[in-house]
Amino acid sequence: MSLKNPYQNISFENDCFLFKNLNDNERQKLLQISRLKTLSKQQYLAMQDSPSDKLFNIASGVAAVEKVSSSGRKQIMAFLFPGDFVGLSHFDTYEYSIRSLTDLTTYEFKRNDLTSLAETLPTLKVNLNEIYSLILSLSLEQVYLLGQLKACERVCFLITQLLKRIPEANADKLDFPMTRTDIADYLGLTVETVSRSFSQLKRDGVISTISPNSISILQQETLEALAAID
Amino acid sequence: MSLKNPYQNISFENDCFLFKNLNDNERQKLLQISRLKTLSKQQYLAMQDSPSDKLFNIASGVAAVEKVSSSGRKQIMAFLFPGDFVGLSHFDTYEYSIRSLTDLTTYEFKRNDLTSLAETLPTLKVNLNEIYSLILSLSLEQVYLLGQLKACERVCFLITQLLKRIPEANADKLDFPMTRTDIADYLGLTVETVSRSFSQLKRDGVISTISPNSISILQQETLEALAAID
DNA sequence: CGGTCTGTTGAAAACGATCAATACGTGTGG
DNA sequence: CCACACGTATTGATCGTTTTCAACAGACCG
Repeated sequence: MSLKNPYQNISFENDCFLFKNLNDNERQKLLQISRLKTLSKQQYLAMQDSPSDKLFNIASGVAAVEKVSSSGRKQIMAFLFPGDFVGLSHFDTYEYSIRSLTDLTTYEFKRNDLTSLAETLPTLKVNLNEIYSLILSLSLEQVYLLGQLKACERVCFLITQLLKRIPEANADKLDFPMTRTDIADYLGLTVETVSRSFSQLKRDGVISTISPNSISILQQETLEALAAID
Repeated sequence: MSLKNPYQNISFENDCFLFKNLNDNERQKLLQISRLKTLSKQQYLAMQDSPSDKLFNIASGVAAVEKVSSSGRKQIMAFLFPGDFVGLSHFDTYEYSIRSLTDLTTYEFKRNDLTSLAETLPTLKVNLNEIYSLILSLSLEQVYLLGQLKACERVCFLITQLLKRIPEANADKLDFPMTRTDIADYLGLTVETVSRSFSQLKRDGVISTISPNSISILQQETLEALAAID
């Protein structure tokens, strides 16, 4: 009963919010109403405006929560990493699409199943509330990021975020699971500005590039100072 | 048991999320653990980093949820209007300050009182969850606003928001309860840019000004097209 | 080998920020 | 009642950043 997560070296259910503090019996029940789903990259788990009957808990890989407006502008609201939970909402259609950026495995729950089970498992209910609180807190960080930080600072913020959230990332080697376009759509910038920010950070000796999608962090303190949001 | 809200013409408890679908008995219980608090303008209901032991439900007036970073930059995360609930969080200190922009009355709850009561009143629990969902949804709108809209569009978005949320506002007369600085801190702009956006909207005949803090909306469709976020 | 996708770089333009000056409204005291 | 000061809003000129448009480079794939 301890599925090894291919994306990290720890047993998944022990390390993610949804399963937190559940005993073996409770975990069993939760797993029973879930379905392990596998997707290749660039596929949609959920589509904006379609019925929001399912919720997902990322097991491995990275996904993006995104919104495309009628004017064609796209904003990525969040990146999702292993352990992240998504789909909580009281609306009957998804407000945002969820797209896999890498190959992805995820636990899928039917909304009704999960809410019913939460009624009988108080700890699960607590977990769901904490997840809500956490998501809100992250989205308010995003508000500050977009309202106050300059282009280069935003890129630094993303790098520190990835460093924390991608299991096998470290200062010596950080692989970006998303394209420059995705980064731009997340940070409210253009691809060119993102690219220029990377170049500037390289020029300043804060990072160095192994390949376009893989960097080393040379001055972590500088990076974190630039990314500071409090 | 129907307090008249000085800021609007409806009985408050009938029209706000926290009290929704509660019967008279349940309302009584909720009111019993609440304290009606009155503040003059520019006072703090809650301070960033202080213990987050209280929650508030705005009865009348307008407030701002704001964050000041160590670098001195200020971001207003949200404006709060009558009926709005604030303070939900699983952190033990407030992540943001709450400041009254006008004279304000608010129901104050001790966190423990409210969570205990919610255990015995399922409807209240549902309401709290819906409030969470709503706040998250608004904060994601804010992410899109800051990530994708131009200065003038942001101002239009704020105007349509105020039109919806301020009870006595209408297209003929909309009074701004906040200063240009507050607007700028909310929209991630400077005072000057906000002011120029207003001037431009005036020049284009979309709005006209009664006084600096009071406008008429002449072309609501144009305004809403500019503010469109979906 | 050529095509496509992704990322980088350059030059020009647009946008918003900054700095500085001016107007306006309100309240106070002469 | 007027003069003045203070806080707030507007406007202008200039500067800096980001966007836009365009060219090019590298990786991957048929």
